[in-house]
Amino acid sequence: MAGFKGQAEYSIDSKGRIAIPAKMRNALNPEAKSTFTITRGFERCIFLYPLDTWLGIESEISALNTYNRQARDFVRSILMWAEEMVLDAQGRISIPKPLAEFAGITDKGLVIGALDHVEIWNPDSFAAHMNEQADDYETLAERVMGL
Amino acid sequence: MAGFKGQAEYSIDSKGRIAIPAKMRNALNPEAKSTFTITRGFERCIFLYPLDTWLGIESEISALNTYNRQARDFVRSILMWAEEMVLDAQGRISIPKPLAEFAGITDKGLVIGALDHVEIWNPDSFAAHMNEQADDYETLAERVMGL
DNA sequence: GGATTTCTCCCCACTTTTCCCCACAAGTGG
DNA sequence: CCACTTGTGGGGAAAAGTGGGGAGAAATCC
Repeated sequence: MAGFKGQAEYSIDSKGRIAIPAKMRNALNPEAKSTFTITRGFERCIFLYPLDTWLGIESEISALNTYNRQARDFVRSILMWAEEMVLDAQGRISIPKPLAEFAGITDKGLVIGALDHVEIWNPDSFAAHMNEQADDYETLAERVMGL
Repeated sequence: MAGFKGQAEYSIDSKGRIAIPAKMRNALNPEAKSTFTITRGFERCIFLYPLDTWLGIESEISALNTYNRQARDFVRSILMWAEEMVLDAQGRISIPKPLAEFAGITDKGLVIGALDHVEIWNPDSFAAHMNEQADDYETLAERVMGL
């Protein structure tokens, strides 16, 4: 099963909706029933997990030891932002206000595929984030993929 | 199975399409179903992986630990440019706009076979890249291939 | 508690892009 | 020399992205 790939800069309409690229919609497993769980991501962006993938994450989370304070805080941090959203007939989802604020998203959103999930960024934040990254692509590839 | 070889300078039409040389199309494994995954390469060029080869890369990527920030950034850097493209009836693929911009490709493309993948360069960039390379062919060979 | 306002979501309409298809010219091989 | 493949170009139907109206639910305010 091919994962999510690609990028697209789409506009957010006055109702806070953003289109999900057709290529990514088509990569959705039928079991996901056009549903994404939207939550905060790492770095200042939003994560979208297909429903079927999300269920796996939920069971990982529920396996955590809740007698550990750090685990509790982690669970709170993920779940307080999470929301199940179904694509509308035009293939869009509406971004919950708290998440839009968190990611600093107003009128433009950069949608990128990241294999098991989709990310939505404020285009400017994303450019800034990539600039902060000290190593260039070639170095990163060598380090991460090993040699 | 024979790998990709050879070079060809082809034109990009007004719709951003470029032909893949017949020799390389014939080198495609039937399993690839005439499909390439197109993504950014190292240096300023575009990589084309046959679908079957790409799936192997994708599973390597998915094995990375995404709780590590460098790994996350690497996954973003490679996948945001990636796109699955099927050859049209004329044996062409259309180059996604972001990639064309990245590689500085406008009206001409230099297509090079590189064993497990195909590369597309702006012909001028490629010439410049080869000039930057201080060592000549013989020296390079000695260093890379050992003794 | 009821009326008003706000918000959410479903639906329809318009514009742009994508991609499928056909056509032609140049090159290749028998 | 002719048939066939290969590279190049473009028209047109279908899909994708964008915007907004309006019914119903939820929240708010008197």
